[in-house]
Amino acid sequence: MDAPKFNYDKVEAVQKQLKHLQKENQMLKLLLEAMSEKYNILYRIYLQQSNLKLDSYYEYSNKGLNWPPISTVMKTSHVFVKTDLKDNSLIVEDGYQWRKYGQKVTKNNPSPRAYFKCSVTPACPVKRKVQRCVEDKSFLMVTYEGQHNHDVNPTVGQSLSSSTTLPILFVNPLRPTITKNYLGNVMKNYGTSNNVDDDCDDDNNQQ
DNA sequence: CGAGTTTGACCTGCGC
DNA sequence: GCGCAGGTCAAACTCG
Repeated sequence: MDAPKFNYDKVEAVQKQLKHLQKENQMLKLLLEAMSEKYNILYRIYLQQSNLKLDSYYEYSNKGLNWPPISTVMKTSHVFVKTDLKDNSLIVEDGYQWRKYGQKVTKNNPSPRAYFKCSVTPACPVKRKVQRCVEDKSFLMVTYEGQHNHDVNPTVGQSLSSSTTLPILFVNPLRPTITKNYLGNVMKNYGTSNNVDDDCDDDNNQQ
């Protein structure tokens, strides 16, 4: 019976094509999302810088620090930091001094989540959570909560300029989940090599 | 000895 | 009300 087989092959071909288009659509969606988020970040920084006193801005510039400080951009923000996969520590240098007050293994991620409080001043309400990204363990997902009521710790801030943990990626706080493709595309845009692309290739090979 | 880390216990919010 | 998961506390420990 050739006719049923022909139909089956045709359906299979269409299904493959559909799957391929879906993948392509997903990739474009992620690219658009990454570009949109980068635009939002730059626009936010531009607005902040426009409203700031120049002397304060120059103070940070002279120290070789990014302006505004990472943790003050959003009240609750998610940041992905590229780290060495062999480095099991959950330490992220961001210009502030942090005191670890807890660690917990969460349900959906085998890597432990570390809890930190800002210790530059006792009254600073800022907390952060650091956990390895479940989809790409070479990234640390850092969640900042609150706003600092003090400047960056000068001694730590200076060492930050030579830190190797950058680049840092801001992520929409309303949608903190991240995919391999997203990371791969963003890192390409940042001109940084990483093993995410290999994972993306694996995904593509399944087509 | 002080500051920071570790880790088990405890608290709290939420879904069933 | 109960159980689970996330978040916090605090005593013990480590390190400079």
